[in-house]
This record gives sequence, structure tokens and C-alpha cells, in this order.
Amino acid sequence: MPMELDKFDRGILAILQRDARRSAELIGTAIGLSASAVQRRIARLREEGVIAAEVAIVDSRAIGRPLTLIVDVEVERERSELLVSLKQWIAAEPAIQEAWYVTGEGDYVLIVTARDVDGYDALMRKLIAENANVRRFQTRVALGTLKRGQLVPVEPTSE
Amino acid sequence: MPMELDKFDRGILAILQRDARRSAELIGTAIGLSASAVQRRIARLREEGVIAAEVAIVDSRAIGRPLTLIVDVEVERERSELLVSLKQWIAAEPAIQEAWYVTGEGDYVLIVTARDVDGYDALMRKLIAENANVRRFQTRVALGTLKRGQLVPVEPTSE
DNA sequence: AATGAAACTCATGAAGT
DNA sequence: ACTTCATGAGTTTCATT
Repeated sequence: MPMELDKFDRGILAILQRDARRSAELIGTAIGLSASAVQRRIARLREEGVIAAEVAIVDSRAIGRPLTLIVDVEVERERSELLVSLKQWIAAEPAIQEAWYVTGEGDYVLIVTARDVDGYDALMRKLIAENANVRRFQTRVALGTLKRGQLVPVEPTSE
Repeated sequence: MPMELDKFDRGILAILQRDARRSAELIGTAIGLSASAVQRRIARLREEGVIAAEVAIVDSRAIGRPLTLIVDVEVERERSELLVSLKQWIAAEPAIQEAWYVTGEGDYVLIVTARDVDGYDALMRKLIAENANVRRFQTRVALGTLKRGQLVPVEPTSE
């Protein structure tokens, strides 16, 4: 049940996904609507959960975490009670920025941010020590970041 | 040269990373500072690039893009001029939300959002057709999303 | 459902400690 | 460098079309 989004809603979302501080008046002039109309639509988009959050993006290098790692974690799928606690462990670990359960050999894919290799090693040792169902993991280091974010295409014409 | 961040800055960042709309006054009472002081620090953090952006997070399911895919792309490293245009291709493609160049066999890791399998197939066919240096790719479908975002740990005590 | 105006909240800037 | 106070911009609500 995806909600109805007309071209005005899409225009608003396209702008706010790049700059959440843009005023309703500026958005209005950009898409051809009054500030109040934009305001009300934004309120509705928040209400309906289309806009899930408005957040500040912090530069991880500026804050002393220049390392990004992509980790494939292989898990024993048998004991499901351990799986629940692994999920909780991942959710509670701030160094893990993103995590998906994916098709394949009981795999999870993690995006991890770290200060340095030692910091990453310590994290993964803890992961292994505290989660008995983690069979093994494979690490790839991000040598370059081409793109980051959760920008969702809102144009009906895009794939 | 990561800039100096005291506990107030870290407190501000911790809050704004979760809710960029929180008022300076509320942040001030939370961390024990006046609204103006918070305001001035936020301005400085933006200035210095610690806060890189403030963006709206759009729920991709609510907008009709329920599929997330993790794609490993293997590239011929020889012809560097093709590499540049591949990077531009990735940058220009809105369905690719995230992309890293990683250690390994000339690999890129992509996070892709799609309406359905057909939409994803079409995207990858275009990728292959328009980038001669893409040797092959491997797709994993996200069966579940445990965590998303770019939340950077700001506490000095976290790994 | 959009507009325009009023009331209000919040951010911004200045002066003082 | 933080606090308080004054000003201005932006958001929210309401009455109207």
C-alpha cells in the first residue's frame, strides 16, 4: 500500500532528500506551490512515514573514523535463538552502520566504520567472542567511496 | 587533521544525527548549554564540514522501491579511462545509492534500490551495455534490513 | 485542497559578564 | 566562550475561496 504521490510530493522529496533545511517558501517557488501548501504536504509526508526521519550527516573522516569496511558474515542458521541475539548485538553496536540479511550461505553484509585497523580487529574479535553462531567472516576494505547515502529516486521515470 | 571536538560538540552531533529538527534550545537543555551556544557550535560544525549535510530519509518501501540489492562488480583494471566513465555512470545513476571501491579483484560494491527484479535486471543490463570494462557481477538480495544509515559513533569510548 | 494572514516558535545577531 | 535579550526568519494554524 504505497501511498499516492503526485508530482508536487515528488518534487518536495527530491529537494528534502538533499537538503532538509530548505524553507517551505523556497521549495514552493521551485515546484510552483505556495509555502503553506508545501508545509502541509511535508507534514503529511512525515505523518505517513514517507519521510522517515530528518538527520544530520556527519563526515566520518572529520571525526576520526576514516575507515569503512564491507564485511560478509557467515552464520549457522540452525540455532535461531542465537540469531535473535546476533541481530540485537548488531543493532546495539554503533560501529556497524548498516546491516542486511542476504541471499546465500546464511550471510549478513555489514558496513562498518572504524578509526583504524586495530579498532576494526577489536570489534570483530568481540563479534566472534560474543556470538557463537558466527562461523566466519570476510572483510573488504573500502579504498574509495564513490557514493554514500539513502537517496531514493522519486521520479516515476527512473529505474 | 580532524578538528577538536569537546563533549558538547559530541553531544550535539549525537542528537542531530538522529533528529536534525531538534531545536537548539532542547539540545541545550539536554547537554547543559544555552540555546545560542548550541546554535553557534552547530554553525561551526557545518562550516568545518563535520556536519556534511542535513537530509530527509525517505522510506523506499513507502515509495514503491521495496528491493535492496548488494552487488559485487568485477572490473578490468587495465583501461583507466573506462574506469573514470564507470565512476561517472555510477554517480549519475539514482538507483545506485551507495558505491565503494574495495580491496580484492578490482571490485566495486554497490547498494542498489529497485522497484522489482525486472527493474534491477534492466539496470544491470544497462550497466553492462554501457561499460565495456565490467567483467561480471554477483548479486545478493537483501532479505531483511537490520540497520540503515550513516550514523557515526561520536563517543570517544566507542570502537 | 490551495491560498493568505495571523500567532507563534525558533534561529540569528548584539551586548554584556 | 557562554548567557541574556532583541530582532527577524520560518513554521504552524486558521479563516477563506
